[in-house]
Amino acid sequence: MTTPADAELDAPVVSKATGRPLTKRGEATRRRLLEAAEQVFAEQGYHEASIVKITERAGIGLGTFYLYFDSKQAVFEALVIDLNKRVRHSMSEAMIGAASRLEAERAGFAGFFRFTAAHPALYRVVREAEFVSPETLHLHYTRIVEGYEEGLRAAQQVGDVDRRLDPTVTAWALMGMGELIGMRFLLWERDADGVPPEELDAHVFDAMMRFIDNALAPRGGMEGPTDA
Amino acid sequence: MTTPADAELDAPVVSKATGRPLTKRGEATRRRLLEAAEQVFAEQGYHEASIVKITERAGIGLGTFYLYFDSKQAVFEALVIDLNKRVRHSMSEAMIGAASRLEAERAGFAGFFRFTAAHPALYRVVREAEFVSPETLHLHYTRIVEGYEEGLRAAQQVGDVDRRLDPTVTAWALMGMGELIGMRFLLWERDADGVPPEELDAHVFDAMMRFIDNALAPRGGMEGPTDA
Amino acid sequence: MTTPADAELDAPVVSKATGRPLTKRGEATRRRLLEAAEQVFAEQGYHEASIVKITERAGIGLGTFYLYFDSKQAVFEALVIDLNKRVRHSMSEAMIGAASRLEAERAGFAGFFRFTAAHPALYRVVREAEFVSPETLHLHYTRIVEGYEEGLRAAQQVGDVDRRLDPTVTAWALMGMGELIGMRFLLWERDADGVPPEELDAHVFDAMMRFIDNALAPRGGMEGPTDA
Amino acid sequence: MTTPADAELDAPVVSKATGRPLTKRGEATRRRLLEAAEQVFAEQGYHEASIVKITERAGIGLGTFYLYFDSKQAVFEALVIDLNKRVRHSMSEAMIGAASRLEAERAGFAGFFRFTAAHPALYRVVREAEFVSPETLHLHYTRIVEGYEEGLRAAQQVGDVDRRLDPTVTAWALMGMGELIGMRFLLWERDADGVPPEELDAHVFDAMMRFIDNALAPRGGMEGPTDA
DNA sequence: AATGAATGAGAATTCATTCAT
DNA sequence: GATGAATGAATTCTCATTCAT
Repeated sequence: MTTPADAELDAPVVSKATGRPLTKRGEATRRRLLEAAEQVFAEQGYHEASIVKITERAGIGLGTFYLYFDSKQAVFEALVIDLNKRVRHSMSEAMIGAASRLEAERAGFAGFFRFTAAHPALYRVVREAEFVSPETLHLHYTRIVEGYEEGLRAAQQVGDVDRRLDPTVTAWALMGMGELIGMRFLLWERDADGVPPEELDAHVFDAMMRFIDNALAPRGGMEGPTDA
Repeated sequence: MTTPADAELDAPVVSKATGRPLTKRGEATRRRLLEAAEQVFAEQGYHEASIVKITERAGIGLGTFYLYFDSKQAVFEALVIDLNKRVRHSMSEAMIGAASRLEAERAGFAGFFRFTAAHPALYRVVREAEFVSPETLHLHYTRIVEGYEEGLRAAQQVGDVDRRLDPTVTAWALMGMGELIGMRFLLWERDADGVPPEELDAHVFDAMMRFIDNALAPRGGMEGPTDA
Repeated sequence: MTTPADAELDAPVVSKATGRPLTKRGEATRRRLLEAAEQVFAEQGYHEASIVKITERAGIGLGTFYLYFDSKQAVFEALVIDLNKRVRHSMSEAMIGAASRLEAERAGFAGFFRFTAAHPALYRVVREAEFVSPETLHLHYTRIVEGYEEGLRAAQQVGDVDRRLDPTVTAWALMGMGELIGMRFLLWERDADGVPPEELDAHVFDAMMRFIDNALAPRGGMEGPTDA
Repeated sequence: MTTPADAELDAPVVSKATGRPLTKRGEATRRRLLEAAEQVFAEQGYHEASIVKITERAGIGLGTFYLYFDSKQAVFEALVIDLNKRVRHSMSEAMIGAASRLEAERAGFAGFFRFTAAHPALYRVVREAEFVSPETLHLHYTRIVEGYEEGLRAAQQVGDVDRRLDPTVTAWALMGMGELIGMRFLLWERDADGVPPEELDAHVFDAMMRFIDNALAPRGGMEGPTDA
């Protein structure tokens, strides 16, 4: 799972008012706003959130917000982009040093769930993008899927993954599984005291992995030469 | 896939103003409102939609709305419940007369996608429930999953499905797959002229089915006694 | 001075929400808003005025405003149109029964000044239209000028007004005179106690009329057959 | 038409920060700001204009603005004063070497229109002063009128202008005419392609001049002793 | 002298909901 | 049962002005 070039993403953020670079102080303010937005969106959702709530949380004047973002939707999008980077980072971190490609997929998934478990509300933010900024969600999913696909294709090459599977469709399928399992067993799960779990229940994780193993593993004998 | 008892769901709707039953005329008005809500929510999403838009579309006075629903959120929930029934109906219809349990799963999925393809925007409405009325979405998913689980369990009994799989986790995984595949290849897909597809691309459907078959099919010999 | 057909102007005002006619209650509310707007715009000017100030003055809920007008600019325009009707009415009233055309012009002017004197602040509203809604001001002036022109032309026919004058240019010139004289000697004038005059100072009016008489009166002998 | 003493106007501008004179560099900055303000106010009007737009246009830091002007209104006033000087200059230039006083009036008017035609938007700025800074507009008009009055009085002395006319009222009347003719035939006029005229249409100018000639010219015989 | 980040009062506008008819 | 006029809390966004650097 390789992350695509994020060249343009990492371009230095520029000031809306003046020409460009954004001073050190500006940089800090922007980050505080983004962090406040992260919390507020996560806690209250996009529509319940408001610019005032965000700036108050950031301990910053209301007007200042508009020095760094064009609109509520704009911060939201910036936030999703930011989360996307972090999720993918969490995933690739987890995959480092995996023995086999299959092993790597497994680790990648674990990374994904680890992130979701650590920031359950955040992950809700990402899904809300479907209704706030579909293009941004598209981007988010696409970037993750690209990494998956590549990994799957490589694993198929070396015979670690059933060659008859379509890497793209499979990647989306895996993604969907991860999302719903995460929603059901992380976001919705509460123990007797109403406390949410800190990580995905081991049994659930194993069960899911068995499912995935089944799905991806090369089917005995009949393949290899079979499919193009 | 059996639908659970919808007893309370099918109780006769009662008038908010007077005592109970809701006259024939009232029944009609309510239905028109629900249909209008369906269209408006589908086209504009929950937050863009407004009560006036709904009553206008229904050709009904604004105030009348509150004779049938307590709030905007209330119609939304009623709508989701309604859709839930229809999706499940579409699925069980499709499964009637399936030769094997595996065959039935396949058919059920096809039914699900058929519905999503036929009402892509509607299906978006369902997902939006996550942010408007989480409990309702919970209900929606749970009901569908229950059907799945039951089917999976039965198939495991007769050896049609790998006995080592956890039926609940598997059901949620399948559901997630269906959702994301639907989103990606039905909602987002456009041909050269920007026209959305009328049904899921056959290749994609087959690819997904191969994935599912792999995942569910009993693994040669080693199971049976193994698990449980 | 004939007023042009105001047919479309007097069409019944329609409700923005529902189809059309505007109920009796609605009609009353709209009128109260327009009157409040008149006062507020007159006292504070367009930019100092605010919708809240207007609705408060009207003793009406803020939201109600938007049931009758699309925006602040919209009331302003409606108000100018309204004032236009009233000024022209004041002018034509004054002209009724004038002996000669020249006499009529004189009376028309008197009517104009009478209105301006009675509503000095209002007349400021009209001029502010130049910066708020130029097209509306255009309309306002054009309608008044049309009346003038017609009168001048008729007076030229019967030899009451110098035939060499261009009626259009003359009408605009007269209008400009009236405006600035009104501004200087009605709006700006204050007595020792800072009280504005209730009507145009007689001397000023006479002086202006002598100027106008000079300008319009047929020049001895050399004309008549000369022109046209 | 003599310009009144502009003594206080031409006093050296002083720095707000330090003691007084304003360095050469400061002088330049101030001038750039004033020029930028001229453009921005002319293009967008007072309320649409903003300090940032002005400083950007001037290529100067936002904060710097307040080193030279106390407020938005202050620049506006400074600008109107500046324009006043230029208009009067344009007028007196035009009048140099006029044969008779009547001839001079004509030339003065031509100068006024020449200026308005050359800077139509600017002239709109002057009129907007009525709503932004009435006293400044008062000053502007008064200064121009003073010049007129003086000229008229002198012309009356030598019998070039009807002695029965009140010079003050006449001066305001002429001013009003000029304004509205300018607005109508310079600011509003567009040719087929929407291009505004570069100067007042000759026919319109002549028509207006005939009107003025009529108004000012001594009435045969009956005057002189008549009035006063 | 110059700068631009920060501020917050204030403005327009929307819309779910109520209630008198 | 049906209606639609009225409401005001709440939201987003603008911009003149200040002040630390």
